[in-house]
This record gives sequence, structure tokens and C-alpha cells, in this order.
Amino acid sequence: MIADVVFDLPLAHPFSYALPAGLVVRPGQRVRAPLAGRLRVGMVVAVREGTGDALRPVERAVESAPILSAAALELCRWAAEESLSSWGATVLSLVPPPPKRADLVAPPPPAHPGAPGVPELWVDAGRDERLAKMLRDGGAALVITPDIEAAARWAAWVDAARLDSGATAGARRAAWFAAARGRVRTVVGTRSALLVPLPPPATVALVDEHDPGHKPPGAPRLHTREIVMRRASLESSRVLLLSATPSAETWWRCGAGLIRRRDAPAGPWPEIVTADTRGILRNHPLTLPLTRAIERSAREARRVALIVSRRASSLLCGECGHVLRCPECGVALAALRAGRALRCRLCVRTRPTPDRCPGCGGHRLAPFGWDAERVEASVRRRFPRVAVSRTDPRATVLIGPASLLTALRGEALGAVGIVALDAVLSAPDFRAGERAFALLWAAAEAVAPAGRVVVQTLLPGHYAVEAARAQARERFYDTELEFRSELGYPPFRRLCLVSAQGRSEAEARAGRGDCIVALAGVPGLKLYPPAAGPATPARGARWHFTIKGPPDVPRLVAGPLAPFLAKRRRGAPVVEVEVDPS
DNA sequence: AGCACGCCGACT
DNA sequence: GTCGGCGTGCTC
Repeated sequence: MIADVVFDLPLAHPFSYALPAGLVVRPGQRVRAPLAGRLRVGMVVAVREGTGDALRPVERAVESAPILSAAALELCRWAAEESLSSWGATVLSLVPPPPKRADLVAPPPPAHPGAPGVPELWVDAGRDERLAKMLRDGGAALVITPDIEAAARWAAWVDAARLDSGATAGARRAAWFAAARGRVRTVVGTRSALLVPLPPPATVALVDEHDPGHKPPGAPRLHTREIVMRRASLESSRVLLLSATPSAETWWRCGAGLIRRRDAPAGPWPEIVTADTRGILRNHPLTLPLTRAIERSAREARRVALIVSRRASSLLCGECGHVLRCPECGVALAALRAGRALRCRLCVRTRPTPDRCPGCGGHRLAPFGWDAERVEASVRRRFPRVAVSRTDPRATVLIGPASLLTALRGEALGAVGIVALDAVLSAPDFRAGERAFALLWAAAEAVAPAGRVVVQTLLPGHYAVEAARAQARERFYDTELEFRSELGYPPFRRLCLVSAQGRSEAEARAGRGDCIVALAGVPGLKLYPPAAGPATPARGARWHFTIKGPPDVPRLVAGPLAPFLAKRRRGAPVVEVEVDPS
């Protein structure tokens, strides 16, 4: 018999091996086999008749039985094609760490095809508690969190076994096989837990669906949400997407009937106050309303969270609040450190920084922003007797990124201050509005019912602010989807980022040109003008360009770009494609 | 991705 | 005279 095996390599095709007499393996089983002079762990994707005389033999099986079903293998193949990455890299990123010695395990439960249900979206304030309760008295379930910290919190909360890399390799393996045999009801993990076999009827819950942690760099190079939904439709498990502020894509799918939104009556809602920062943030990060809110909270012995953004990279008019945007793409332009230039992250066009604001003619155009360190120092000076910290979770005034609100979930804060919402709103990202809305909503949930949110911004009339203040999700998504539709962003169009990195400027430019020529004839694609991109290694040059296309854009570009992706040829740059860049 | 094989500089 | 740089090519 011959086994076809895929490895964690950027190579699409499987490798064939002879199966020694007595060694029986099946698709979905891991094996160790010689490849390029070393023994490597790969995944069997097919077993077929044949002697395989000319082939090298599989050394041994890693586990005594398959760890993935045929459906899971197919799911990975689909995800790999969809993200222009390899089957092997995708599969091997979604299985538990291999054991030191051959391990005796039970095979996964048999496939259970049935009528797939409609995925549900839970947006109400009680969503997490309801899921926790359901998990405590329900059947087999998998909870997927955006990061390891959230996995740890959920595992402790619902008393579940962990599948993410925050647990030891042994514990992860134990959790995987216990879940497959129905020995534990609930397992928690990050995206690496996506394929854990669950006896039917199973539930897969995606926590904080809007969180960018659900699409980190690296395999599987597809959004976790997409893989979860595809898995559920193949095995008819129940899907729950949890988020107070879902992605615009998910909200749109609700409107299209692809996801059922579970609404709940609006609960109590805190006051969201905006504080105009014109001329203030340059010298001091706290406006009067925010100072008062901190004072009041400290007096009442309640805690305050001040949310800061990591970096402010856009250019803002200090007089009218105008953010410099790309006229082609509508996203804010990033201020480049070196040289006085602005760049659009999407179309990558670079233009010189104007001397005056295109909006009002004012001359106070400046990058701005307060990082956590500067804010901490400033708050300490203003409140010398209050415990202020970026690191101590017991401090009265906590300063940190938006993830602070997630970490503090469950504790009603006295106030949340958004130090500079404009840093989020003007981020060079078409999701800026969505991110700002999510932050404001999370702040409101964190202070509900009796606290107060203070938003420092030059744009108090922004639709994300107004919708959050009014506790009106529909209002936000209606506006956001209109914007996405007009400018051709997801969910209406899909983006791809193609980059060519060469050892020289000329080589990178030539590679970029070859890609553009190859894609030129494909109907339905819009290619944005290429520009120099961030060259990652020490030397070399990178050019990249964005493609906008229909939902099947991966398939449309895969063919034309295949020759550039497949092999590194002499004098040719390394070409990479990122599908659905965020 | 590794890792090997393959032709040109400074050292035991 | 070798040791070794990493350039390109293959891995069942």
C-alpha cells in the first residue's frame, strides 16, 4: 500500500511513501516519514493500492489511529485553497502537538452529516453568562477565544479542558482525545483547537467574533470565523458567534439570512460623554470631563480604566479635526516617520505632507498621540495620591490598551476614559469605524450600569460615537455598510495583498510587474497602483499592491500567480499573497 | 521551509 | 593547499 502524506511545507502536493507490511494507516493519521534526509511528522491524506517499490517507507505512525476525520482534512484543503497556502501547513497548524513516543489513541467519532442549522449571533450584554450556563449543563462544546489569555479565563470560568498553547503539550493532547471520546463536555482553545473532534450534537462558540486575534499571522491563513462556519455546515454542529459589536461582515450576513441574530431588549446604558480635545491633547492627555470622572471615581473608591492606543500614526488638523485621508480609498493616511510624507496603507500611494489642512486651511497639521507611558506619568502628576498603574491590575487608575476592558470584564468600573479615540478612528484601516465602535461599546459595558464613559475626540459627531451613545447598533451598521458598499470593501468586495520582495529594488519592481501582467486579463479584479512596501529583512526591497475582487478572488488570482508562488527562480523575488488582509 | 550540493575569499 | 560564504534546487 502507498500513503500520500502532506507536511508543514509551502508545497502544495502530497509526498508518496510505501507502507511497510504490518503498518496500517488511514487518512487523518499522523506519520513520521523521511523527507530531505530527515524524519518529519506529516499527515496522511490518502491511502491507495500499490507496491511503492520505488518509494521510501513510512517510518512509523505517530498515533495508533487517525486524529482527524476525512471531513476535517477536506475542510483544511478548502481553507488552504481559500488562503493560497498549502494543505500541509494548514492541517498541521490545527492538530495537537505530537507525542514523544508512539501513542495509543481512540479514533475520532464517526461523521454525522445532518441538516445544518443556521449559525447564531449573540450580541446582548448577557451573552457570555448565557454561554457559560449553557456549557455547564449542555452537551459537547468547543469555545474558541481570540487569544491565550481569554482561553485561560474561559477555561477557569466554565471548568473546561484547554487545547491552546497556554497548556502543556501533554494537557493539550489529553484534552483533544478526551473531547473526541466525549469524556469532557467542554473544551476551550484558540484557533489551533478548531478541528477538535466532538461527538454530536456539538456546539462551537466563537467568543468576541470581532476581535482581530481571530486572524493572526500564520497558518491557517483564514479568519477563524470562516473555518468555524464551514466546519459547522459540514458536520451540522451548532455555531454561536458572540460579540456585542460583531464585524460588519457578520452583521451583513444576518441581514442576508445566513446568520440568525438573537436580539435582547436593551438594558441599562451608561452616559457616554464626549470631550473636545482641540488644543488640549498636545500638552496634557486629560480633559476636564475626564479629570472630573477620575476624581469622582477615586472618591467613591471605584476603579477607572484609561484606554490608550499603541501609536498614533495619522495626521490631524488641530483646528477643525480634519483627518487626512486617501482620496482613492477613503482610509486615513499614515504619517511616515522618515521624511514628510503620507502613505495610504491600502493603495500604498505616497504623497507629500501638505502645509495646510485641506479642510479648513489651518496650518496646525500634526501627528499626535499619547502612549501609555506618557499618560501614566501625566496622570500621576495630576493625581499624586491615587494608585496609578499600567501593570498592577489592583490599581485605582489602570492605563492600557483596549484589551484591558476584556480582562476586567465582570467588574463594574467607575469610569472608562478613551484618551484619544481619534487614534482609532484615523487608523489607516478600513475597519477603523468598526474598531472605534467596538471600543466604545466595550467601555459602556464595562461601566454599566452606574459608571460613565468619557471619550476624548475631535470628532464627537462621528457615527460610531453617536450610535454607541444611543445604544443603537443598527444605526452604526447601516452607516458602516453603506460606506463599505460605496468604497467596495468587505463584505461586498474582497481584498488581497500581493507583495514581491527581491534583493534589489529593480528585482522587486520587476517581480511586481510580472504579477501585474499575469493578473491583467482576469475579469472582475481591480488592481491598485503598486508602491514600495515595508521591506522586512535587513536588505532587499519590497513592492506590493492591493487587489479588490469578488468573493472568489482567491481562485481568480491563484492561477495567474501560481508560477510566482510555486518556485523561487533565479533572479526572481519572493511573491506572497495575503487574502483578506486586515 | 530546511538542507544539501556547489563554486570563490582568508586561515589552521 | 583547506574551511566556509550562502546561492539555487530538491525533498516521496
